[in-house]
Amino acid sequence: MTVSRTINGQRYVSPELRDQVLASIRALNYTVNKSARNTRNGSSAYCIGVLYSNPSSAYLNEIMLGGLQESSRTGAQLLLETCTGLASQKAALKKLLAAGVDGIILPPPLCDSRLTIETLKAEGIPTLALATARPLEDVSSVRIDDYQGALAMTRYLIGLGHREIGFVKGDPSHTPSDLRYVGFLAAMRECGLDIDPAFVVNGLFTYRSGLAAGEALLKKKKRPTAVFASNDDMAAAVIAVAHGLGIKIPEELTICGFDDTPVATTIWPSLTTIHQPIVEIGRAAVAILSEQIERQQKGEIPQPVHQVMKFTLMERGSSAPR
Amino acid sequence: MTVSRTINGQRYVSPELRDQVLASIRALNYTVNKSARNTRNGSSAYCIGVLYSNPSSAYLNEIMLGGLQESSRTGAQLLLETCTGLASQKAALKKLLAAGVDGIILPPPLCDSRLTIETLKAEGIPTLALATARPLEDVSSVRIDDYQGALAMTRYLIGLGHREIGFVKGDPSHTPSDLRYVGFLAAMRECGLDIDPAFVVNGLFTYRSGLAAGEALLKKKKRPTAVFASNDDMAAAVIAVAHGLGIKIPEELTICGFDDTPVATTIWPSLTTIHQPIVEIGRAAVAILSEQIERQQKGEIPQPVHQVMKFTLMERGSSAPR
DNA sequence: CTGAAAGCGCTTACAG
DNA sequence: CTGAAAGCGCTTACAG
Repeated sequence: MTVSRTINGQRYVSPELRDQVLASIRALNYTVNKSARNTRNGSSAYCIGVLYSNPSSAYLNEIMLGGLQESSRTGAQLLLETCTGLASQKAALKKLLAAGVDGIILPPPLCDSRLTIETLKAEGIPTLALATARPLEDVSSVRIDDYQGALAMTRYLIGLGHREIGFVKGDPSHTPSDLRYVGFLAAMRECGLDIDPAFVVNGLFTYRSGLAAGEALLKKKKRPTAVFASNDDMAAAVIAVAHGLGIKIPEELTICGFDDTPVATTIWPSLTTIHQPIVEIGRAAVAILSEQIERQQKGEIPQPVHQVMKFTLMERGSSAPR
Repeated sequence: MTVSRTINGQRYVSPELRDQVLASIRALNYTVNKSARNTRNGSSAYCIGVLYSNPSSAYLNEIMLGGLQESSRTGAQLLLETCTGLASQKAALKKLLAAGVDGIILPPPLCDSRLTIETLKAEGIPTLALATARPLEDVSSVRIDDYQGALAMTRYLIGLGHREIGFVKGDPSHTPSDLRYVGFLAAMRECGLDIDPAFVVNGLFTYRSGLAAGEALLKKKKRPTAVFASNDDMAAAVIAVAHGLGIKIPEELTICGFDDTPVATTIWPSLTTIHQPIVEIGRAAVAILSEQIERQQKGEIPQPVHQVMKFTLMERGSSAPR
């Protein structure tokens, strides 16, 4: 009793007793048993699974950072499971369910996996899709507005005086790719600018695909004065190609990306890009799921939550007036 | 009772009763209260803090990945705290202690912070230093042998026929920098090769410092046929400089790094480098600390553990015979 | 200011 | 095969 009061810093413990307790705590190497404390406080420890299929992505790492910040606040356990193909996806899901996760976060591209989502729905497990461009009505999501992001970036480039703007598309199987392209088109159209079909090239979100795209855009006689790549890895590759061709950045060519992953500030010049608050997105994901799990444990039926986070245009060294 | 047996899959529950229980579980959305279970099972939930000062590093992210894998196995909570200067370092430490962490992991460069380690020792909190090149006798550590790594890489380059080998040093305030340099020197000496002082340049482990180093090495009339940079970020920068100068890699110049961070496989050509099993290092760190915490909670005095992990030389596209 | 008693949700002998 | 009882380490009224 008195020990409890001492530890929790409550009033009504005489200084003498308090010191005695503190001394004993030291002597015995005593630490509070947090499980027991939680039991009494009625907060059941729960576990949130993260099922991902893109292990090398800096994106996931930042998500985990934010998720951890939040989960250590609420006391949730985070459980990571990785998968590659469809078969391993099923296996990974089964493993998470067997481990008794109470909720699941799906980072891209699994956020758009019909199969996974249906399985989870059947199990009655609260699910949250991350960075999907096509949020489902009944599955919670946290994302930014990719369309608005691309719109803002393109307007910025036009504002700098650029007219011939190249665009590198993203992986067509990822839902945001499309939105980013459409945002680009919309901004060009609203300013009455033509789009040279040769200035729009395909990419797959990888550095490698960015190299090919960069060469397709820059090795021609007529080349754009600015290139907007759908993500940072591809933008970094375009910069590398430009370096190789002796094109000065940003003096002779403006290049910008999307996402603001670590590579954006690693390379030189640093990349003008759309900053996604990825750490905050991870934090929000865990926070939303935590609440839903608590709801569900009380017997309520949690309502899906859709949160759209704010992006920021980061103006850095890779862009300049035409 | 019967519910408990059903959930834990023990024998001696009649099929009828079992189905009834399962049905009720579904109907009521029942989930086991893990805190209560832990209480009964005697396993106190504990919490491991990670105090870091290098937020953008891919290194930390991989450490966390491994740490999470292990902690979700043992049920430990991971708590992240970041700091920048000395003042915020003290504040962050205080915050972790106030949160009641039972053990602390110190990634580089904090792994060599005398102040932090002394504070933790005074508090009697098990501590583990990550990737320090100067492990203290009485503080647990997990690391690779940087000296052997640099030795292996340099021998590999010499084996390829290179004789004029450039070296980019790392941040002198990080303890592994020195060891990597010494390993390089040792391999050169054992093969009877001279080291041109102009071929050894300073760096700070940053991409930016790698650019300067690359220019210092490659813009001269007489340049090395291979460059060994003390980490991947700097090696990537040297590759960028080479691209800019129109030097073909690996045909005209071999470049290699150290660490095998994500950038090594992002860039093109991909980087020959020393692979640190960072995820496994994170896992080992949490495992070791977990055991020490359990020991301590039983009243025993945990002995420090020092684990040296194996590195691997990853041969990729950036290196070739002279 | 202090401490005996009850109860959090679970599991593990124990007795039927 | 089933269930009543005790106890894990904590905290919160409750009575002194």
